[in-house]
Parts: sequence; structure tokens; C-alpha cells
Amino acid sequence: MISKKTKYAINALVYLARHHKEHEPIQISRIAESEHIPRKFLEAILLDMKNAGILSSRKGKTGGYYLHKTPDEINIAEVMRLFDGPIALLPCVTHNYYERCEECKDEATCGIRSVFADVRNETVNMLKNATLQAIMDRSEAMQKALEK
Amino acid sequence: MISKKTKYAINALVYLARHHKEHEPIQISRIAESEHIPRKFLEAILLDMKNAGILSSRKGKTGGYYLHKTPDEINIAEVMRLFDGPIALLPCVTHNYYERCEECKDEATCGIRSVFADVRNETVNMLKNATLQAIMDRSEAMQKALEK
DNA sequence: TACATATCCCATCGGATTAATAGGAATTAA
DNA sequence: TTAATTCCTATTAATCCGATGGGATATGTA
Repeated sequence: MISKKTKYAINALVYLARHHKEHEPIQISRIAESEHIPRKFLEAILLDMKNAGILSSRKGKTGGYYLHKTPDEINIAEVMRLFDGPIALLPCVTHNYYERCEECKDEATCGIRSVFADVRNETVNMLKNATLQAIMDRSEAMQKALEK
Repeated sequence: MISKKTKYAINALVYLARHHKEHEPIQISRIAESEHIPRKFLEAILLDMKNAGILSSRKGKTGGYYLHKTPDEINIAEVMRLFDGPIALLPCVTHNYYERCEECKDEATCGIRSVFADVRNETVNMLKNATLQAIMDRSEAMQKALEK
């Protein structure tokens, strides 16, 4: 399961992508209200995403947050890694956080490892393709399909 | 990431599958030593798997654990669910533990949900196919490939 | 300049979960 | 009867998660 932090982050990002107007900052409290996220909690989340280069912000009156990249350049894999760490289910199949299994006798021929490596690759692929743009497109397509 | 409990469980299962001789129980301590799992911890893990119908046991002297099903009937999805709960990354895309997202406005057209539903389906598929037999086969295939 | 309103930053908190251990009851073969 | 094993309950230390509080800092506007 992903953490609430990650879920909130994704919801906030999609909100920002939907209301995206050329560097027009949107305030934390507006996002918090609309997406039903605890105000103070969201504050920390957005700040983290700013420091990670996903968002930009303006301080002071009329301040707020906006996307630092375009909606098709921000994907869920990036967000999940930021808040929940590695996407892989085993440390021995992560790329960025690799750690050997203490109990492992031979990594090169470990059947368990090879299963979880496949799962990781497939998952990362799907989550990388899941950009904010892709999410909005999907949502729209589903709406149209229902209207018929 | 899967818990150590799940990882230990899988390692123990593969060990049992490899040393599988028609209802011949293998002792906890033997598995613990060979797989480098804390003895007492493994005790609880094997007991859980017995209560879940994956293992059988014999008590008393010459007692121990053995597979209750054949190696191709036991898969990783089942083990993960037992110890770590749902495989899905969001509660709104699980089959057995479904829970609505509080903040969700319309589940039927939620783009986020549809992404995580895809991931769930793909992952469950792969993990269901990852039986103890399949793991042993993979391992053997990799060994042969290296010997060349 | 003063003020209102934002983000930024740090510290803390209760509760849940995880990994592991301890101690002893129940069972069974020899 | 005894030795060896699984079974069962309780406890622990450490860590993480979700959330909150208070105040420092920046900035547009009257």
C-alpha cells in the first residue's frame, strides 16, 4: 500500500495540473479544501515536492504552488519514490536503493529474486507512463464512455 | 517492500519444496539454520502458514513441517496476502479488502484509480504464476544458462 | 511604512506496525 | 518417563505514519 502522503501528493498534483494556468500560484488551503487533505499535512507534502523539483512556489500574499514541469513530465513513479522510497518489493531488485539479501546464497540464480525483478520492471514501467497528463486523459475518456 | 516475515516465509517454503519427501516433516531449527532465519521468529511464521492451510505439521519428537499442497499449488500471492495483507497499492482497487477513498469524488472516472487497478492486476497475475515449482524451475534454468 | 497573508521550517505527539524474544503448555516417539 | 518437538501467549524496543503547533520569513497592497 502506498502511504497517505503519496496519495495526497498525487491528488494535489492532479488538482494543480487541472487548474494549471501559466505560473499562476494556487494556495495550499484551496487545494486542501477541494481535495479533503489536512491543511498542515499538505503543507509539508507540497514543500517536499518543491524541494524535489516537481513544484515551484511563490511566497507572501498571492503566493502559492504551481507545477514546475509540464503535466506530461511528472509521473507517479517519481512521486512514490519521493515519499515511500523504492518501488520494488525486495531491496535486492531496486536500482537506486540496492541492498543484498543477507540470507541469499547466490543472487545470480535466485528464483525468488527473478520473480520480484519482473514485478518491479513491469510496475515501474506502468508508473512511469502514468503522468499527470495520462491520468487526466484517462479520466476524460472514462467520462465520455459513461455518457453514451 | 514486503516484510521480512513474508521473505522468510517464501525462503522457508522453497526450502521445504526442495527437500520435499512425501510427508516427511522437517524441523524448524533445520530450516532456520540453513536459511539464516531467527529460530523463534520462524516458529511463528510456519505456524501461521499451517493455520492458513499451506503447511502441515507433526508434533512431538520427530515432528516438523511439510507442504500441505504440491509445489505448483502454492504461489507467492497467497503468501504475501497472508502476512502483508492486500497486494494492491490503493485500498480502492483491492478485491478482498476494498475500501473507498474518502477524498474520491467519482470512483468510476478516477484516473488515479485506473492506473493503480492496472498495476494491481498485472502484479497479482505475475505473483499467482510464481509458484514454488515455478521458482525452482527458474532457478535451475538460470544455473544451466551460467554453466555454459 | 505597516499590515495582512502566504510559504517555510522545526519540533513534537500518539498510535500502529515490525522484528524479534521469552517462557511455558501440549504432544509424541523412543 | 524422558527428551524433543510444535503450539500458544505475552512482551519488548525500535521505527514509521499521520498529523498538529508555533513561529520565522517573504511579499503584495493600502
